[in-house]
Amino acid sequence: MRVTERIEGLRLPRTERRQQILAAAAQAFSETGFHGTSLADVATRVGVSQPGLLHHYPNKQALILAVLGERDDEDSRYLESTFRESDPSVVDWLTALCRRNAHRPELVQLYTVTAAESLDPAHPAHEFFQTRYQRIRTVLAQRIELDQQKGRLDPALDPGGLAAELVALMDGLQLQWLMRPPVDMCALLEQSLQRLVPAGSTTSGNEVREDA
Amino acid sequence: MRVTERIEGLRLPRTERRQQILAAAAQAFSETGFHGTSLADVATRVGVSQPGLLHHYPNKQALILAVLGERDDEDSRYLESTFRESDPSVVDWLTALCRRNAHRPELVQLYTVTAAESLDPAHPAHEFFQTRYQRIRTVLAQRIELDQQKGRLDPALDPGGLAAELVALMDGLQLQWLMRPPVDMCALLEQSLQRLVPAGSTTSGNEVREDA
DNA sequence: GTCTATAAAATGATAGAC
DNA sequence: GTCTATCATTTTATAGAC
Repeated sequence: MRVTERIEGLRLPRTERRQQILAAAAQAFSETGFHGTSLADVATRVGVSQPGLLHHYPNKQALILAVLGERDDEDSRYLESTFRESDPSVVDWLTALCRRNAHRPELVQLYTVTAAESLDPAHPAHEFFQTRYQRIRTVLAQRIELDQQKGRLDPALDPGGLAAELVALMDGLQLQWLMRPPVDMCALLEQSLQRLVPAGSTTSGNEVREDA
Repeated sequence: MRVTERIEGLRLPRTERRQQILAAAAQAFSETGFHGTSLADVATRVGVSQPGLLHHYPNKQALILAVLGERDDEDSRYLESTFRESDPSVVDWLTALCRRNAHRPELVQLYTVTAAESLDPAHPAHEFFQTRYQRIRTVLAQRIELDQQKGRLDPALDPGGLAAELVALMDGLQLQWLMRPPVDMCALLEQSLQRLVPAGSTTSGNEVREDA
């Protein structure tokens, strides 16, 4: 019986090994953050030596930036695809996003922990998160404005302010959802979102499908 | 001209030195978190040797727990005093809390960074934050219920859920407030809170005074 | 592409003098 | 209460063999 074992020194194709490394690093960084994670820690998870790891990513900073960048790309692709197939309201869209996140605790924790750490200007992901939050707020504010024009959201609300507020709410709920006992992140978000919908308006009929 | 200089080896009373250490440690931990902060780092800020630091707190874990505990006590005293002197509505109370926090970016960052880090079960403050969040939600839920009985808050809202939601909102706004460019944390919170107040109800007339 | 060996620095903590 | 000296580890990173 042949078994695929983790053999020391096994030579793997470049891209495959790099994928392994990104996965292991995402795990490690999500648990202990940038400072709390050692390269040896990541290397062990992959089943490779520490210099073997550094062959693929020249240093720790490059590694975490690669992890964050890759997850970001993945998310961007997802968001783009949901936009293309239908025209979800902000409520439906954020609801879908939350449900998706509810299946990815490791990813959520990676962002929660790293975003907080990155407040330090010397943190390798400092600029990454500053840019990321600006971008997210801008995109969300635009979607809010569109919804207001379509009567799906109260037009009295300030789009920019509401965007920041909704991002804040999701971030904060994620933190409490990751704790023991966990709060019901998605239920709470949806309740909050419902309060923003004008009395007459019902859901858009364009709910975003879940494709976990 | 006599100048109070930082003299090496200067002997200070126990409590005074310990206060210095807690202040320096709070600064350091807020900037770089638990893992990213070294004892030598803290010791230098205090102007003491690293073993000198360890004389007052036996290890790094004891140090961060002391920092968090002290700040918590300070906050508890503040909250208690605002309760005693008046009977603020939840809206007024959270508004006051936010304005107070707006004057304490370092304290806010300490909690933002450490709470996220503490998601790791091996983190020294893991239990601390689990307990803290449960406690905060419970207290807030009780205040919400009281406000509902007094007609200050929509009675249709679920107190427990709203408590978690408001804590999440404040946490998330704090994170974005600590970033560049900062969001206007208090303005956004107050807008959000206003949407919870029944149409007829005005402010309680018991606004919490600011005593920065 | 992966390893062993190793360097160079940082870190948490202890022992003992003053 | 504070320091110097010191230790044992850990950590990031490099050099060079296979």
